[in-house]
Amino acid sequence: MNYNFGEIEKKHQENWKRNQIYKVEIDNTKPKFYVLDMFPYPSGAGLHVGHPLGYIASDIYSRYKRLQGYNVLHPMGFDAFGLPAEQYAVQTGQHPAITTEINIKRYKEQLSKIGFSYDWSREVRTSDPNYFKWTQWTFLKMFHHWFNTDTQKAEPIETLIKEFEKNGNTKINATCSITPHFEAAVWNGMDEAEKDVILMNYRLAYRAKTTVNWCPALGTVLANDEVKDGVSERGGYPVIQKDMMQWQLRITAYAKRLLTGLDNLEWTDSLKEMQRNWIGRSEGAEVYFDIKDTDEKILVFTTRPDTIFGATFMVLAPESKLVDKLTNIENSEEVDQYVTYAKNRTERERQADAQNITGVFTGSYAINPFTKKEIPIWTADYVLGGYGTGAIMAVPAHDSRDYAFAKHFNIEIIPVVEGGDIEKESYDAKTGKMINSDFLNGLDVKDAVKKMLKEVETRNLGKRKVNYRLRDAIFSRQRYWGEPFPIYYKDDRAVPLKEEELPLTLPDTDDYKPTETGKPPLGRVENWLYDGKYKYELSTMPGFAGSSAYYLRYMDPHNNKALVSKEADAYWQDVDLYIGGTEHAVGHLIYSRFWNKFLYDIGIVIKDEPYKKLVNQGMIQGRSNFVYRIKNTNKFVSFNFRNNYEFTEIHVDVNMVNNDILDIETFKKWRPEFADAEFIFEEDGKYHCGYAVEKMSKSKYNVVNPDNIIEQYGADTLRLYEMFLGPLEQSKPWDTNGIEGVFRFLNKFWRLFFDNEGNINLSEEKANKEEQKVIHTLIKKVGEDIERFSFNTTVAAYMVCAGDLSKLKCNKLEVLENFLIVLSPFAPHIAEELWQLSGHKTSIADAEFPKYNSVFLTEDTVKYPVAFNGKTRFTIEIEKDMQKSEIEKIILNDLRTKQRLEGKTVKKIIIVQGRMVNIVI
RNA sequence: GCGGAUGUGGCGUAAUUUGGUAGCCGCGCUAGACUUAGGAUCUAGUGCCGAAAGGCGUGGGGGUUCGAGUCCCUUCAUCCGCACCA
Repeated sequence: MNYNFGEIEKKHQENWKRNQIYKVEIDNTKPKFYVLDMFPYPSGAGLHVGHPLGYIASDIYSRYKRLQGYNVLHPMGFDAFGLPAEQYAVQTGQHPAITTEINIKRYKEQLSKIGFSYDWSREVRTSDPNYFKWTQWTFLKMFHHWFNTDTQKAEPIETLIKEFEKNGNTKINATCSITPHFEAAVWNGMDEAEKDVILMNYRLAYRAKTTVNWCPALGTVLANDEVKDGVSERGGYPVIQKDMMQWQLRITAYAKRLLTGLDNLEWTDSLKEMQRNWIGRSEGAEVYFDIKDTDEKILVFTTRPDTIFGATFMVLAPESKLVDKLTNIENSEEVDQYVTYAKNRTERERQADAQNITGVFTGSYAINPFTKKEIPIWTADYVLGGYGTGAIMAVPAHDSRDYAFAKHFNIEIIPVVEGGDIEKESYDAKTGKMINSDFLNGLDVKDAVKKMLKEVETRNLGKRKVNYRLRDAIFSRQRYWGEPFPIYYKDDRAVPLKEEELPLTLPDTDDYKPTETGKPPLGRVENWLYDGKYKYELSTMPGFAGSSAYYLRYMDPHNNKALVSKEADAYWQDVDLYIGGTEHAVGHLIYSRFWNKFLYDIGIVIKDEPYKKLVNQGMIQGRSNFVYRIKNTNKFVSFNFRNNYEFTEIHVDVNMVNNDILDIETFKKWRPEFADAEFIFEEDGKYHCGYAVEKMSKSKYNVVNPDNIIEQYGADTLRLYEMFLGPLEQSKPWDTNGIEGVFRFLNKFWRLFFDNEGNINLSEEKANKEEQKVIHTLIKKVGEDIERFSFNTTVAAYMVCAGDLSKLKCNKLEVLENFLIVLSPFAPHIAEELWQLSGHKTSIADAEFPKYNSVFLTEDTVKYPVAFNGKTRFTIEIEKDMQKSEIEKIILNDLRTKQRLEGKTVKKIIIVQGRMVNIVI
């Protein structure tokens, strides 16, 4: 019987499905293990060979854990809301729900062929009303909660109202938008609408006017993590800054916890570092600067309070509300022009133009609180409206940006720390002795900072402050294909739906474009009203809404009374292993942690952090092939001769190239213009292509579809080969040529079970010492390698073992059974087939991972490498227990040693027992 | 500029625990066997130089050590992330 992978794989995939082999339930007799993949957005293009890499790795780990006796939760679902489906709908008029359904079907087909151990009964889709009901529900919970900065915890809005009734907002320490102080009497005198406005400043989900990343081409607002290099991450369209009324999530309230929570996670350092940078904690002080001739003050944030004596001017961000107030009549035209100019610049222009120094003097002066000198107030776009207070005290001597600005506009530069040469450049380092700074003179920077902080507070000029770069998350998207907000408007007041009224589903429409007046697509829908009267919120939620708590829903996916039951949450708790791409390092992974912390605060989940261990799989790159057309001809020159000509490099489809040799006939048929192409071949008469490692993409003709690989070699070969390619975390190119190696291995493995006539042929005989050694070496290696996610070396170990066993002509059941079990996480189909052919009635998934016995691994003799001055020259086999002195004798008496030592004296002999020998001459 | 990672045969890579035989495994290549045929299968060889003896060899330079891919210093290259963050 031959290894008929097609038949075997189909059969077992059907069996597993029919017998619900991978369905899991809460089982208190077993320890739980939760393995999660980042669920995919089902795009129209389907899967290419790079997508399943992480899924295969997590599947191996899941199967391994199950063999070890864990109750493994390993679910899959779809991040089904999203922009591409909507853009496709705009073009074709097809409802996104329909195209999404089609794409999901295709994805599931492709995934099912790879033989994953998913419990599909737990599938979730973010676009399913039964799912997004709980997304909306959590949003409402956030709406009804505020963040108590003292307790670092979300609390119900009712506690806040009680406090306002009693004390106003003077005593409470809450994370909120800027709100003036008021006493209880003022609060109690407000009407409902006024109270609403105040409460909005405190809610964790709130609506406010803010400067947003507006992408005109997409017709929507984007979050910071959706903007890369000043253009939209999806599509690469320009993004500008715009003031808009938007729903937001007060994620900044959790900045501290999001930062400290990282410490105990088993994530890579680089990923944690990315999150730390994104949160961007910095310690310093907020200091007020008086302004000459008015009562206004400018509040600045600085990490270098020690340098205040060197502050010779101030800069306001162009967006700052103070700009208007502080601009003199004679400067107003120039300032207005500048502010308009700055506002209309795209993020990209601003970033690209960073060296180009611009700014305008407002005409006003601030008073340096320590030198009492008047210093000019400028506005310039190197100061960002969104960070700190949107205003800075500029210390040109010790900040390179301020320095460049001062030089450009000829502003005074006063050094206050010794060390640099301010004629040439600013001295930014935080070391040195203070000068020109009155009571700070002579102190080290560190001490000066401390002293100044104290001084600022005693003089009542400001206070210590920890500042975060993290912004509140903008939660509105002006799109159709997302979760509707459970909000309607009554006299312009946002009113939340009641929990019982959820889910609020999307109304139908046949036009998915924004309206002519710039309203979101939902604005087109007539009669979409609450209670027949009130308008709903027209924007929808962003992509990260649905993906923030999906891992929780898998624990209890069909529960229609709760996001997750207490019982399910208590059992499954958190994700033990999360595998996904690094592209979600700051987006999804930070929103999801925030979302989870909020649910923790309100008692829905028992774990403060959702993802205990996280592994980022590397990208599978494409391996492109090229042909070289000689300029102005239809003649193609082979790779090694190309430099004799002027040529154009042209991508060719990798599917018509084998080991870099071009299939001429297929190439000629590929495109009409190549039909009568001519070629300059190499000596071997073949056309050799060039190659390059690039991103896998259609336009580069280097996309490889897993379906084709499975068709040709089977899923087990695909799984093994993806792992064999290299370390999981590393990016590496896909090269189909190498796949033959693992395919040969599986065939060789198969033959271990059969005789020459193709009949199953297994021996009941007990294994001998050598056979035991071979299989136990494998058992040990596989366990250790899987634990440390070194799947590439595991595959190598399988190959070595199969080679050894076939040399030993070992067909003993005792040995091969163990091999089957340890191979089954990687190649479940062939393992299941041979498991059953060897007489088992139950699935190999229910087997037990064998334990290795170290007795079989120890040897009686050791092959000692004998080195001369550190260079190994020969090896010699010596009994393991032999004493050093005897080893020395044997080595020195060896002929090869004598040859080497001729005429030389031995200075020293180093013998490490059981390891090696080094002779120094 | 800051932060992180990575540099080993023609290619993908291995060398875990503790510094102890560098190149496991696979692709490719070479030769052979079988075959009507080979883009099938099997066997052997394959880091580089050299006929061999031997020498050299983990991006470069330096150091520690009996011994360094592994530790230290320095330098270069590539990739990723962040980037007027006060």
